[in-house]
Amino acid sequence: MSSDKTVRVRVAPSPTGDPHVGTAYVTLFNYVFAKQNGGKLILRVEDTDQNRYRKASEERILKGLKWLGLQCDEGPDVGGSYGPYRQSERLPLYKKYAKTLLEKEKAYHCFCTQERLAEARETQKKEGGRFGYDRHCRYLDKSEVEKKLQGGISSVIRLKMPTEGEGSFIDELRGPITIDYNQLDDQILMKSDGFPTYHLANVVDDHEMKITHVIRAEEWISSTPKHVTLYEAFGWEKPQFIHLPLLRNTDKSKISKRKNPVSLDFYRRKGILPETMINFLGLMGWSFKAEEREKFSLEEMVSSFKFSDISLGGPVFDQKKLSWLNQQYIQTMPQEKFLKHCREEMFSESILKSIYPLVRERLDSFDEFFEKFSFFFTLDLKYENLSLVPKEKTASEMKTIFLELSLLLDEIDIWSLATVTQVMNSYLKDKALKPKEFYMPLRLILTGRQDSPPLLETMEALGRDVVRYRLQWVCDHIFTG
RNA sequence: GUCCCCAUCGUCUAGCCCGGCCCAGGACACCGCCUUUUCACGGCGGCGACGCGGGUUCAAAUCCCGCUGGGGACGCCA
Repeated sequence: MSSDKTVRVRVAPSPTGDPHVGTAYVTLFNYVFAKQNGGKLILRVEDTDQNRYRKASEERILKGLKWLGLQCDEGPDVGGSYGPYRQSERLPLYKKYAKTLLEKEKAYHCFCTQERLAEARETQKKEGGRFGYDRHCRYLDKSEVEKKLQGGISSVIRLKMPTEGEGSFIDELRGPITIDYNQLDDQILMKSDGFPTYHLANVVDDHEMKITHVIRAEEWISSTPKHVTLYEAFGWEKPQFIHLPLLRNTDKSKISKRKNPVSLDFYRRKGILPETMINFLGLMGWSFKAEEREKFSLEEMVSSFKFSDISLGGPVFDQKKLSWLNQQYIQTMPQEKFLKHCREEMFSESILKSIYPLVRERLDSFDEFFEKFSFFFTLDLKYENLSLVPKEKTASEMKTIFLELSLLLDEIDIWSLATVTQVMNSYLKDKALKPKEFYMPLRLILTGRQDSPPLLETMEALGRDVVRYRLQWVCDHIFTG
């Protein structure tokens, strides 16, 4: 790859939930490539979806990447000369460029309602063939468009894609990729709420931030021709495109929280060391060929990394191998580091403080501490002698209940006693569940015992990841059949 | 459904670009043995893959084509 200009790469997470292992994975490869080339890694927050936006998410993502040692050179927390680094703070820029496209007649206003589009999609689905916008508004005449705009009819701005021929680009790992334009529809660039879509914001920002290499996940391949069309519409130089394979669940589907823990917070709580996680992610699709070993550091990866050494099959994220690798790191941990980890991660101030009010009233002496409260520290509980299914319910009913609950808890933005309580109460009311057949099983699931501190406070202290993990585990292993 | 991407042990992968050194190497998991007062670690061994079919070639895991399989995309999500 030519190096006539400074390498600038970026990672662009969307603050909609957990700090995701997939984000860490893509960040790792961006980081390694940047470091190796004396380039810069930019972190850009893609918060253009008002519905999915979660306030607490950005901070958790930043914290997660920092935990892994993937420090960015520019970003919302560290600043930089190409800011702001949150797309929600760059709205005027997107408006300006959308206007440019309108003026160049590369884009147009579309007044179609979401209902009409949904109907059209439905029809297309029945008839088979491709799904896509029928370009109804593309051929509206100017006076009509003007009239509708004056009338304040809600509209979006769409990109005029070529209607025939094919679009292609070079993927640095796969070679040329060509897609027929009849497969691509006129992408929405500006939504009716005035926010840009990914496609516009992404291209504008990559250009403005002088990004040289777009290193992102494979799921973006099919929309890359749209991005290329945008670059060309603006007359901008295109970056190089590199699409990384997608991390997979055991069943080979794209990794997802329903089938696999994906939160960095979860793995941290589980006691996976950051260097283990980095090493493990580095093993996904890449291998350390300099020497024949699987254990290597971030620095070692930086020094011998080559994109051409990436294999393109989608790697399954295997918990067992992760654990084994972690063991390798623990075995060789210097005493100092070991103690530090116990102090700061296992018995951290924050965990101890959160359980203090719950345990202090229930302790005759400190030697009972682990016997009574181990569930605050262990991840996997034993349910052998507990009956989790009350008499009046079946296992599959319980499964439905707790899966639904898990989903609701997942929606909580800021995890606190108040928010958890609110979700729990409204769910109980919604489903008209008797507290007896709901709270006791939940208590058993979350603590592994019948005597525990108050449930809601316990949930708050356990944290979202642990609660969700236990619910999921029980649904998968006990509420079966 | 349409398009795109991918294809070596159950899993992560080496080998593939530049065909022969590969009846395919390593690691996880699993099984057995050894070590050991226990458990773990460790050591040794076992199980286990080039998806299928056609070409090209003296020779194919490696190159070409087709099929099959898996995945992704097709949103006023990213």
